[in-house]
Amino acid sequence: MNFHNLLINWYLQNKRNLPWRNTANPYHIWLSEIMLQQTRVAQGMPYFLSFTTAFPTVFDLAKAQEEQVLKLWQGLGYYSRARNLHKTAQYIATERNGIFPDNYKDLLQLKGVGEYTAAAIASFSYNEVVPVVDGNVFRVLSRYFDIETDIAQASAKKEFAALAFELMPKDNPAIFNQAIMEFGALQCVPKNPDCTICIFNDSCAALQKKKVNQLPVKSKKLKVRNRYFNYVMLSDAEENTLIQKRTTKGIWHNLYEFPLIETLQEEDFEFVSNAVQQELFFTNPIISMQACNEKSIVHKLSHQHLHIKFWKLNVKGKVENGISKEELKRYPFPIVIHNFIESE
DNA sequence: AAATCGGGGTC
DNA sequence: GACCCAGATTT
Repeated sequence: MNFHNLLINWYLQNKRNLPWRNTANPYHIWLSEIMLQQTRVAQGMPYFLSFTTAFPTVFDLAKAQEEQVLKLWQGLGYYSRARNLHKTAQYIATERNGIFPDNYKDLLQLKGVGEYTAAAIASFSYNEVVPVVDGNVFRVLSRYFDIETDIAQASAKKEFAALAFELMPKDNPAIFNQAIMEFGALQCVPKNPDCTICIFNDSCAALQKKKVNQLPVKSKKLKVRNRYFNYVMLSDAEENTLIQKRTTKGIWHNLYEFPLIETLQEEDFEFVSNAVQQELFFTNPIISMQACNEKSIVHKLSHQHLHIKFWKLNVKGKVENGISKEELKRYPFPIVIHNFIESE
């Protein structure tokens, strides 16, 4: 049997039952694909369900406030996806009468939709013959054909797309795209795949050459930067506190946080206490300050390690523009701050 | 081409 | 600790 027939037969016997696989609705397909970018199926699943419940159609999503969208996205990461999702929903709803583009080229114009996502929607919703190239596809094809191309290079995507296109059955691109990704996710996994039970174990080039664990080749190694955050949680007699929206470029754009003192290294009570008075300009007189966590919480992002301390600042009077503990729960926060609030 | 953007799972 | 996940966008 040829490659695609073997692969598709395997898929039909091993596929997971995922909610976005029981539909060709481009709204649902689009939503799932944005959520699954660099995100595991298990992590994205509850978010897909809550979004489709909260926003049954693209019009419902378009009507929502960005803050509500970010709140539902809270914890999923890469928040530009949520902001782009919302903008694109508004564009589809108002400029296109709710109708999604129906081909790869036009889908590619949407904010947040790149080559992978355009191919996924075009094939799953409209049966366009266009291959998806994601991390799974790189891995499966680089191993099966023993391709040592560095997948971090921009040109690699074209090379693998051309190969995948040749392998696709032109009368059913959707199932092939689903199958190759599922095969990568379940069988041809990154580390120590069980090749003894693989349907391709008599034809996989990497297996024959004992190179399975060396492929795919990926060069980039990212540098991690350390940052030191001191979050100051104001609290008046009624336990009202103050939060602000992050409008700076960089991480967590448009999410909320407590007033922040960022330092070049981990600082002690004395330093932070002085910085609070000199930098934050709170109008209420300070009664006391204490550290909420003795040791910094190390929150690891892909390219930053955040060393976070929370400081509680009790003040006299009533905090202007303060919000209650109940109101706090309605705002979108980075998950590390959300977890802190929940633990208080 | 390289850096940036999250959070969590796995070995 | 290193690497990866149904990648896209900015620099």
